[in-house]
Amino acid sequence: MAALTPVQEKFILHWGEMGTKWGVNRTVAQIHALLFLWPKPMHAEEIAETLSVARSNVSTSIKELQGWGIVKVVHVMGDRRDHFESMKDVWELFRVVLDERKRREIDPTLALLRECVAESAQGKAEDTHTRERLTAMLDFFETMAGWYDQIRRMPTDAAIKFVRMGGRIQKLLGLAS
Amino acid sequence: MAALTPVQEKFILHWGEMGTKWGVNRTVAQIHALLFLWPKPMHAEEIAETLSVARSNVSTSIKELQGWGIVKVVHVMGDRRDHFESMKDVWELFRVVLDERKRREIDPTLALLRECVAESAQGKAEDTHTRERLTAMLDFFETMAGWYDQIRRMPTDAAIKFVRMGGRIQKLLGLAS
DNA sequence: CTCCTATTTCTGTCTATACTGAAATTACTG
DNA sequence: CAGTAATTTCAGTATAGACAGAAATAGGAG
Repeated sequence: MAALTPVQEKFILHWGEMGTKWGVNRTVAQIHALLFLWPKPMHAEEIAETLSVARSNVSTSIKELQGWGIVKVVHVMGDRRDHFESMKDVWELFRVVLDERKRREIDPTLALLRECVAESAQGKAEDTHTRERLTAMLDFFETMAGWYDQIRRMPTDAAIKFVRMGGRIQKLLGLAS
Repeated sequence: MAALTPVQEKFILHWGEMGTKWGVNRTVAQIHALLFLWPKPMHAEEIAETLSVARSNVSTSIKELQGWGIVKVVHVMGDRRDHFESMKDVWELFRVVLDERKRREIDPTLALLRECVAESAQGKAEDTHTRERLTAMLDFFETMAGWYDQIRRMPTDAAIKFVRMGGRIQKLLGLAS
């Protein structure tokens, strides 16, 4: 039941590998790839069979994907089982993932860097070098975070236009070196 | 020998955790953090002692960091041992890492998506839905890769100005929704 | 050429995480 | 309010990756 075409399998396996390289569990990434490709919502049993993983593993992974906000439960009339579907819009998908990674990883790093710089400043003149380094790092993260927040606020279509325009903006603004 | 200040330790430990969340070995990330903070090049023995890891582990991790292109060997007069130092400029650092991740992960994904879309097209009208999804994904990756390549070509200071300008560009270009 | 130091490679061990299957829970249906 | 289907939790197992220590290699210096 629900056998994969060679192309589907190829993509799902690759997506799983990509996941591991970016700190995402392989099965989680595979399930996401499957739901992304699949034309209609799937229930847990179906996912488990299609990917040959344990039913319980699917349960855990789905929760993870829901935690990231990229998979939602839907219900099918006359079927008591939960069905799951992935967010369809690729741009929206990556935006959600980036938001979440910023919230979970970048924001705490910013907080820590601020603490470190502050504590380092109290330590008198000792360790000026460390303070300089941490300040440079903090400055980088603050700039990038601020930039992302601004892009983030754009409606999707504006963001897409913005990206498609790419480096041409450079010339427009006379930023060339 | 070479004891860490509390601030240094805090940053190094955090950087290690960050590494794991982004698919980088904890020790590799810690060594990088150490070299980033340290005012002068360190030899392997010194690194091993400071972080309390095995000498061999340092050797492997340093090779990894060299593979990423963010750590270089330098030599100190009258000392036969290799000394290592991290790239200093934070902007340059992230640029190098992004370049490498693009080369290792994004470009192969692009290639695979192109293959999948092509193969899927041969399969006649069957599986139109999968083809649509893969095409949307490919389009996203191509757009982002193209965008990155353009930013990538800017000299660092232009890129920084560009990022610092951030969303204001939106208004300048009248992209507001 | 030999000794010595530095570095890398290799193999086995350990640990964190992923995963499974069973049991427990939840929530529907007749 | 049983009885059943679906889902989650849990506890044990398996596995991949990280790591240490030993052995091998490389590469001077005398």
